Amino acid sequence: MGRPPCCDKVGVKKGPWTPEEDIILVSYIQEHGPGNWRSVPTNTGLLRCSKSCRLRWTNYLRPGIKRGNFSDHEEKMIIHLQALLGNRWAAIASYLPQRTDNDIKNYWNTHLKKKLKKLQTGLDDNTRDGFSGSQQISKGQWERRLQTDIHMARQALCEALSLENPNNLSDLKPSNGCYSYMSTTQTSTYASSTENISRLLKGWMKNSPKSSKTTSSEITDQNFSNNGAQTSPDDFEILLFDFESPTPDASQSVSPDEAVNFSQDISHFQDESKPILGSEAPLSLLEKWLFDEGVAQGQEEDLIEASLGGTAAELF
DNA sequence: AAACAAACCAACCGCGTCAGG
DNA sequence: ACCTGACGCGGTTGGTTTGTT
Repeated sequence: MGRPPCCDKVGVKKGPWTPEEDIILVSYIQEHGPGNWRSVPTNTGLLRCSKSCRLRWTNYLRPGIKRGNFSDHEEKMIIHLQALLGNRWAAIASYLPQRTDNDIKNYWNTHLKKKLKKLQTGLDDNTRDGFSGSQQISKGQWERRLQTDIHMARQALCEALSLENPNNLSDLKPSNGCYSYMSTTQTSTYASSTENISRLLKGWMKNSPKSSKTTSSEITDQNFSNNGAQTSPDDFEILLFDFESPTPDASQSVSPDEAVNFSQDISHFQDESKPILGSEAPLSLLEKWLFDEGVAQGQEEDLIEASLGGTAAELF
């Protein structure tokens, strides 16, 4: 007995979203807030299934999304977090609030994998003549990562259990992809952000000579391109992101949820956390790369602090 | 200029989890 | 305790764009 589809296949539209659909969805969410996706198609008249609506919103329409080029910092952050967390894209995305898990996943699969493969190839060339060296590195890496994970988990549990700062955890991490829209501090921002989207969409509708055929990604492009419309990406970010911080706080620690995950990672260390390309040795090269470049940028130290829970100093 | 290949990314699918009845 | 529905996540697909021959 298979699981029934989330919606009737009959009459459900698939494929790229049109600007009109985006507008409908955005205006609905503006009014009712994200959530209760099941009712969205019914209430909006969209011929989409609830999943599709949610995905469209979380991956594309929601305010606070940064699209396009990943910065060097983001790239390193992803690599490091992937090494720590494995392919848990949602968890990784929670450290990069401006990026969606889908975006990060795509970027990993299309760019970073190759990059790391290259790095590994380089490493293989360097270590071709001796196995014992890499074995030593491997053991050291493993122990260090294990200690790091244990420390992070412990730290997170301590923070979770100490009720000194009850707001901390929810502030640190967008809860389950909900991005704290409903939090007291961000309600107004959410509303105005959605208004911005609506405004941009309306602007596009006005300017576009061929609205019916244009894909929704073109919307963004046209609205965001300097020649096409009123708003540049930066402008858009200014409009939308008055709440956001550029990077996760260096003092950020993990949530209890993450702590549990880390504990699990410890017990399933070899297979669960899926270290880069299945071996420890590339990580050392990778870390070297990350750390070396980090020296040049203070930000990278934040990254290391953030992802290693500030234990790097102890460990080295 | 055309054909083909590679890269990219939005969207879909199916499974796992969890809350409510 | 069990069942069901809703949601979230990760893997995968397929259409589009870009680059190469």
